[in-house]
Amino acid sequence: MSLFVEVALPVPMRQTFSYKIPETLTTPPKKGARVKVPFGRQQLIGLVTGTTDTCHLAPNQIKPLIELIDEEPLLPDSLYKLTAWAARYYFCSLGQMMSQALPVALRKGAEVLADTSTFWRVTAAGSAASLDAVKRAPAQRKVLEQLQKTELSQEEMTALNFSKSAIKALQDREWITKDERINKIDLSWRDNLVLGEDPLTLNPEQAIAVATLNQQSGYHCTLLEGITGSGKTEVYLSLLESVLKQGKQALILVPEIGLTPQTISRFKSRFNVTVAVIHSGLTDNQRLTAWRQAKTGEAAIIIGTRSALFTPMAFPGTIILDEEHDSSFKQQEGVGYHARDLAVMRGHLEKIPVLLGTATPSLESLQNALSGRYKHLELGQRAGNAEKVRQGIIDISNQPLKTGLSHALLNEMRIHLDAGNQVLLFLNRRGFAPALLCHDCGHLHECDRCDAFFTVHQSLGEIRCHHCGNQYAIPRQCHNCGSTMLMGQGVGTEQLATVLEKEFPKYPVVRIDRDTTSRKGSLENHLNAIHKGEYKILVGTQMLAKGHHFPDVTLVGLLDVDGALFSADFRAPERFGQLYTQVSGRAGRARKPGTVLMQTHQADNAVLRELMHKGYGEFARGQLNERKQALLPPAWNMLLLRAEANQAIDADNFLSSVAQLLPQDEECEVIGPMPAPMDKKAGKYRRHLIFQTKSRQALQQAFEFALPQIEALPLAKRCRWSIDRDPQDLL
DNA sequence: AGCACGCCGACT
DNA sequence: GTCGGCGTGCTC
Repeated sequence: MSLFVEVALPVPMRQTFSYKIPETLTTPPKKGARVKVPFGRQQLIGLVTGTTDTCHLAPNQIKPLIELIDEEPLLPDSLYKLTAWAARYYFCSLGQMMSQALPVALRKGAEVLADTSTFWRVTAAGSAASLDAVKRAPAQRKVLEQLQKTELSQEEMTALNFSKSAIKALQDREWITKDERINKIDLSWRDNLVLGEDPLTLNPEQAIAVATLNQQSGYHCTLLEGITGSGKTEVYLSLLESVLKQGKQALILVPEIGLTPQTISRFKSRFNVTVAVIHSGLTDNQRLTAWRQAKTGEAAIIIGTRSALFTPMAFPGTIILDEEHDSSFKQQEGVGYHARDLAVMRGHLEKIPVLLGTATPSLESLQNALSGRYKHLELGQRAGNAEKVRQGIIDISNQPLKTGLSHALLNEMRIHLDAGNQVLLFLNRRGFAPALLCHDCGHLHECDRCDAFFTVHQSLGEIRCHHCGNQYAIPRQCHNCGSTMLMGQGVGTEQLATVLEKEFPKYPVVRIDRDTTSRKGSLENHLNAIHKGEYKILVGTQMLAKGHHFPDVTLVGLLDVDGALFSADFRAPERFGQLYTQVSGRAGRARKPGTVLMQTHQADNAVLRELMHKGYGEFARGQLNERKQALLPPAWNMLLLRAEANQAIDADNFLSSVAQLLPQDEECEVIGPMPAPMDKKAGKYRRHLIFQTKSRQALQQAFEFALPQIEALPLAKRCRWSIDRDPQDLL
C-alpha cells in the first residue's frame, strides 16, 4: 500500500494536503473517498485526490489521517471530473468546489447509503387499543390513529410532524414499536414504466422538436426557444417519457423561484415514478435522502435548483434546464459557478444530451445556437400569439406624474379595472421612497457605511440601507441643517400601493416584494389570493415577473423603464428585454387580449422600439452584435477581480499590482482598477479589475500563470479579494 | 475559511 | 485591574 494520501480540503487555499496512511488501515484509500484529517487545531473532512509513495515535506510535518470514511468513491467519475474541471475554470480550490457539490450531511460525514431504514408499526396491544384511551393526549392519539391504519417509515413520521415525546410515550406503553429493515432498492420503473396520465397531443412544432430530440444519443446540446404558452413543458414531458422508457434518469434544473408545487406536480402526475425534489426548504437529511435516491437509481426524475446539478445518477439519461436565461443559475456566494455552463459540461462528461429551454435565450446560449455549437429548436415562432398583445410607450418627458404614474397609465388602468380585470404594475424599487430629502437644504440622507441613499420604509417607521442592512428610525430632523421638513424622494412599491389604494378605493391592492414575502409561504399565499381574484391591482418588483401566470391580468405597466434599461451594467438591456418579453407573454390570454405599457423619458430609444416591434429574437441578435463591437461577453471572455479594504488605497494598490501581472495585447485587455459601481459598501471600499480575452483558452492560461504570483503579493493579505469568472453583474 | 495569538480601549 | 475588539499568521 502507498504511504501517503493527497487530500482536497474545504479551505480556500488552492492546493491539496498530504497525510500519512496509518498502517492499521486494511484497505487503501480510493480516489474520491472521504477522509477525516487533522488540520491545524481542527478536524476536517476532505476528498482523496490520489496516493503517493513519496512526499516533498519533512516527515515531521506530515500527520496521519484520522479515519477513512468511504470504501468506495463518493461521486461517480464523471462528477469527480466535473468538479475538478469547475475548480480549474473558476480558479477556486478543488476542496471548496467538491464540498459545494455535496449535500451538507455528506460534508459532515454521514453514511453514503443507508443500508437499513426504520419503520414504525403498532403492536398487538396497540392495535387493540381504543383511541379513547389516549383522548386526553392528542399528540399520541394522532400517532396511534395513523399507525393503526398503516405502518410508517421514520422519514414519513418526521414529515408528519409527530411529537417526539408522544412517540416515546406510546413506545414505553408498548403500543407501537420500530424495526430496522434492509433497504431494497426499487428499480421496477426501469422495466415497467407506467404513465399516470395520458400525454397531450403534440402540435406539429412540438412533435418535430420531440422527434429531433429523440434522435439524439450521446452528448448534444439543444436550445429550445419557445415563446410563453408554446408548450415547452409538454416537450420536456415527451422527452422524459422516451428517456424513462430506456430505463434512464433525467435531471431537471429550474430557477429558484420556479420550483413551485404546480411545477413539481406536473412532472409527478405524468409518470408513476419516484421524483426526487431538491429545494432550499429541505432539511439536511431530506436532501441526503433525495441524493441517495438519485444515486441508486430509485428516483427516475430529479428536479431541483442550481445545486441539484451535482446530484449523481446511476443511469444518466438527460439534463433539462428550464428558463436557461435566469440569473439564479449563477451562484453568487462562494464559488460563483454557473449551473447552465456546468450542466453542458456534465452532459459532455456523462455523454448524455442537454436541453436548455426558454422563451428569451441568454445571449450566451443564443451565440452558441447561432454558431451551430448547440442545436436550435423554435416553438411558436412569431405565430398568432405574439400579435395579440397591445404594446405601447408612454412618453413621460415633461409630463406631470402622480407618484410615478402618468395620466395615460391611470386612465388605462381604470378601463381595465372597470372591465373586471386585474392590473399588474412593475416597479423595481421596494420601500416607500428610495431617498429621504430635506426640503430646506436639499440634503439626501446617505448610509454611513455605503455609497447609497437610505430607503424610507414608512410602515416600519424606518430608513434602511438596501445594501448593508443598516437601519434607523426615520429622523425627525435633517442631519445637515436640523430642519423638520423631511420628505421622501422618488417612489417605491410601498408608496405606490398606498397611493393606488386611495386612487382606486374599490379595487384591492396587493404588493409583492421582498418586504411582503419574507415569511415562508407568504409568496404562495399571495399568489393564491391573486388567482382567486381577491386582489385587482398587483404591485411588485421583478420578483413578480418570474414564472408566474396571471390569466386575469390584462394590463401590465412598467413604471421605471429608464432605470432598468439604462443601468451601469452591461447586461441591463438584455435583462430588460427578457423581463419585457416574459411579462408581455403573460398579459391576457386567448379571450382577453393583454396590453403592455412602458413609461419612459426616451420614447424614441432604438432599443425599446426594436424590442417592441421586432420582438426578442431580433432584439437579442442586435444586442449580441453590440457586445461583439464592445468586446463584451459572450463575444469575449470576462473575469472580474473584486477587492475590498478598509482603506481604498490598499484595494487600489493590490489591483494595480495584479494588473501588471496580466498580459495586455490585442487579444487580452485589462481594465482598471476602478471603483466598483458602489464605491463604499458596508464600510469597506471596493475596487474592480476586469480581465478580458478574446479566447477562453487565453484567459485560462494567462490567469493560471498569474494566480500564484497574485497570491504571493504582500498586498493580497491587506484586503479581501475574490475572483468572479463570467460575472453576472458588475455591482 | 477557522482558529489562536497578541496587543490596545471602555467597563466591573 | 480585565473583557473583548479585530489585525496577522498558520494550517500537510
